[in-house]
Amino acid sequence: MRVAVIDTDSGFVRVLTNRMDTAGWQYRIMASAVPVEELVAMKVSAVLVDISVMGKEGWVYLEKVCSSLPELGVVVTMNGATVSQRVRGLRIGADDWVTKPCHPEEVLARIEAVVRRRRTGGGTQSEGPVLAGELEIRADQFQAFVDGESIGLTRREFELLALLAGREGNVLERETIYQEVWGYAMAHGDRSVDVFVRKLRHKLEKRSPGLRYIHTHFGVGYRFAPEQSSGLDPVAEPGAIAGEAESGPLAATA
Amino acid sequence: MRVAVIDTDSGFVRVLTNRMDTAGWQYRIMASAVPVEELVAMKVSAVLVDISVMGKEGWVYLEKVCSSLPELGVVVTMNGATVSQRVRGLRIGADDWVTKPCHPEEVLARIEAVVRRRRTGGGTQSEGPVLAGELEIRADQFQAFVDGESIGLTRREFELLALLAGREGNVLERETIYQEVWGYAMAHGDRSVDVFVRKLRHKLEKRSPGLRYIHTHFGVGYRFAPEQSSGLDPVAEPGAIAGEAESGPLAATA
DNA sequence: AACTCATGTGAAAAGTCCGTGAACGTTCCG
DNA sequence: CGGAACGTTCACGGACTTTTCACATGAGTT
Repeated sequence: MRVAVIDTDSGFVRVLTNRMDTAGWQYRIMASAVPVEELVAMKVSAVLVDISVMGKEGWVYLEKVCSSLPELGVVVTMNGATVSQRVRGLRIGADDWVTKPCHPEEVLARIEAVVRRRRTGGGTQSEGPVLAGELEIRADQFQAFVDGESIGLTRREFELLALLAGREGNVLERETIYQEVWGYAMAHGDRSVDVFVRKLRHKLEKRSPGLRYIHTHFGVGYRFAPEQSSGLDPVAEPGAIAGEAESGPLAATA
Repeated sequence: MRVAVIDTDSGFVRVLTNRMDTAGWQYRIMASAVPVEELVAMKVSAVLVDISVMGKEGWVYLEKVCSSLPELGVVVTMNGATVSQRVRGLRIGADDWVTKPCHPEEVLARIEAVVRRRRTGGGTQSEGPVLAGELEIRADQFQAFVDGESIGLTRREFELLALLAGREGNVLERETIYQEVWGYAMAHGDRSVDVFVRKLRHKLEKRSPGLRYIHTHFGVGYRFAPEQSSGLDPVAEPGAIAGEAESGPLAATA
């Protein structure tokens, strides 16, 4: 469990860190607002923030964090918050709100609850290698194989492939992909997803020619599905990119 | 939003239902523990339970619900709960705990937060495909299918079709359509909607001849409704506002 | 019937999106 | 310090989509 704490109340922080040490958590204490990117870099699964340390900016900051890191657990604390303040915070996107003074044990339990819920939802990761076309995707190795040989994916390439393959047949929008793989909201105009798709296609094609795995949906995003790359017709296939008349909707079981 | 409430405190329940009515939620009130299967049958996304109505059995029930329905949001209430009780509840698997007395608005906000969190994670189970005539409209693919084959819509074509089909049977004015699909007000004299309707009709007719989906209402706008394209007029318009534009067999393309 | 205006139609112009190669910055290692 | 591996950003050209326009057709009106 990794947590970021933004608070200036030294007494509270001392008691809290005590508890967290006992529980074996990793944490980092900060006295003021932290840029979103830094939260990402810390790889925390939750942030505990006393919104009063930032004054009025607190609400803006809260909103920004919640919208750009929807996967992050956000627990707000505040001295003597009113009902309407609490409601506002929760509506903005906070996952929980604890009014000070409060017992540190309860704070830990609430953070746990928030993170647990997150994990339950996203935990669609079944075990065992995923097979698709000639590919074998092994989550335990962060690598994909063809004929038992690694195709040399980097970490991000692998995560992108794993995401796409895990939603085989579905069209994923760039924003969604970025959110899932990079962990935070995509900046407008960012082309990283396109670039990585290209790298992936290149490596896939090199080791597994004859199959096309990643298909572009113009104006929307990408879809993973192993298909014969019509060897006869490298150019044709009318309306291929946008419309691809192909095997119908797969039952989206998810 | 669908919620199950298990509570015997009539005063609290009255105020709460008031609020939920205002918010347009669907709910069901119960005075005692409900079997897990019944919660499933109700298709609720969250349950608000006063654990004290069941006495000591409450903890057992709470644990059972949390472990067998991990996707369900669970918010516990209780009169004057101690810290250790709250911690226990949260550790068992409850998503949130509100100690009475409390403000109903905050309860709603907390339920919202719990459900929102759940949805963000695993919410792939959204709406199924929309069916109309021979068409299957899939929002997850940004595409429509006939006989399981994509009909090759572009993004805007798809959004126009989705809007019209979602309001099946209703006549939509051009301004309304433009506002919904394009996202901003239509400039005077803009013919984009007409052009896209034409493109849609063309693609629909190509893949699903025998049915007419989009009908013109002269001087008003368009209406979506799958109808036999034979000479028959199954829906005799009461001639009042506008007549059907009975465009005969489309000008031959071949 | 003749006129007027709304809508259908086809294609060209304008705009947007995406594939691609390469430069740049960062981190990690020797 | 230098180099390698990786991720990010940029610019360009082509592919595809959307808008615009001119004209044809058909509906409602006088």
